[in-house]
Amino acid sequence: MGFSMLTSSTQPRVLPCGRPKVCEANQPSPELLEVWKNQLRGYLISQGLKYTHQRWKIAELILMTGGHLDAQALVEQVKKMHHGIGASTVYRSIKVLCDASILKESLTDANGRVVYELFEHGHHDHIVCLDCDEIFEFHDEKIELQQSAVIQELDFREVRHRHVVYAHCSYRVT
Amino acid sequence: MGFSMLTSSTQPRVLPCGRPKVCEANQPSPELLEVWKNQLRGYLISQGLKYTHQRWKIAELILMTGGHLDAQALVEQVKKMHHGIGASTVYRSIKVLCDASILKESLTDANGRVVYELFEHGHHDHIVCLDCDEIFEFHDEKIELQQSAVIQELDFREVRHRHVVYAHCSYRVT
DNA sequence: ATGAATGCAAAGGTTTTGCACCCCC
DNA sequence: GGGGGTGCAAAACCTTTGCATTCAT
Repeated sequence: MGFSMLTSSTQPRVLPCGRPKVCEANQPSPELLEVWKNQLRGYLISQGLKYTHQRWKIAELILMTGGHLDAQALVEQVKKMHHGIGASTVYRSIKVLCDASILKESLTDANGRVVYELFEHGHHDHIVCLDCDEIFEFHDEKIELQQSAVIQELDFREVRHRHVVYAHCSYRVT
Repeated sequence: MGFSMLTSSTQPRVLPCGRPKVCEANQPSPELLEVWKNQLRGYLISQGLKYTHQRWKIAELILMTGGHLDAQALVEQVKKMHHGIGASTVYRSIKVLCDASILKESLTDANGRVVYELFEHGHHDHIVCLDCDEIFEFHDEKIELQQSAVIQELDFREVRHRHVVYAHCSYRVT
C-alpha cells in the first residue's frame, strides 16, 4: 500500500481538544484513489500534458491527508514522504492540480497563507479552530440566501465568497 | 494642512465603474485627527514607548486615505509622501498601530495580501469589487445571528470572523 | 524521437533583523 | 543621558524562473 501509517485507524480520529473529526472528509478508499488518479490522467491527456510519477504522488498525498494544507506545508510533506521531489515541482503541481479540479484554493489561515483543499462540488465555509489549528467545514443555507439578498441589494453580482470563523473549541480540555 | 490633495472634494467621489463611494468612510476632520493623535500618544506613553514623527505620519496617512491598504501599498504611499521614512519603520509601525487600536487586519484581497483598515468599533464584512478592486463594507444582522447559531450548534465559541464576497459591479460600464 | 517535466540553483519579491546613529522623554 | 526608534543593508522566507537533463509517450 505505501500509506499504511495514514490509512490505518477505523475508529474516528480524535483531535487534541477531544473533538472527533466529524467535519473532516474521510480518507479515500483505494478505489476512490483510482478514480482521482484517472481524473488526473484524463485531464492531463486532454491538455496534452504528461502523467508523471511526481504529479500523482503529490496528488495522492493531498488526497490522503484530506486537503487543508498551505503550499509550504505541502512542500514539507512531499519532501518528507518522497525524497527527491523538488519544491518547484510541488508549486508547479499545485497549479496543475487546481486546473484539474482536484485541488482548489479555499481560505487564508491565521498566518495569511492560502490553504488549499480538495475540490469537491458543493460550497462550504470554514471554521478555524484556534485551539488545535484544525479546519472544519460548515454550510448553512440561510446564511447563503441572506448573503445573496444583501449583495444584490447593493448592486453587486457575486462571483465567490469566503466566510471563515475563527473560534475556540468548546470541547477544549486545557 | 499638508494633505489638501486628499481632502479637497466635497462632492461624493465616483469610482471607475460609476458607483459612488457610498460604503467608504469619510475623511476625518482635523479635530478627529487630533483625537486619533492623542489616542496614539496615550497608547505609546502607557506602554513606555515613544511618540515619534514617523509613527504619526504613518498613522495620519492611513487615516486620511480611509484605510484599506496592504503593507506593500502603505510602504509605497509613505515613501511617496514622506521621503526618508524607511520600509522597516512602516512594517514596525503597522504592528504598533494595530496594538494601539488605530489599525487592524481586515481581509485578504484577491492577491492573498492582508489588507489593513481603520480600527472602528462595530463589526462589518467586506465586498471586494473585481472590476475596480475597491473594497466596500456591509453589515447584516440576520447573517450575523444565523452564523452565531450555526457556530454554537457545532460547539465552537467564535472569536472573530471574516466574510468577504468577491463580486462584479452591476454599475460596470465597460 | 520529441517535447514536456523535473531538479537544481539563481533570481524575485516581501518582510524581518542587526546595528550604528539619532532623538524623544 | 539613556533607552527606545530609525534608516540602511543584510538576512530570511516564500515563490517563481531559467536551464540542462530526464522522462513519458
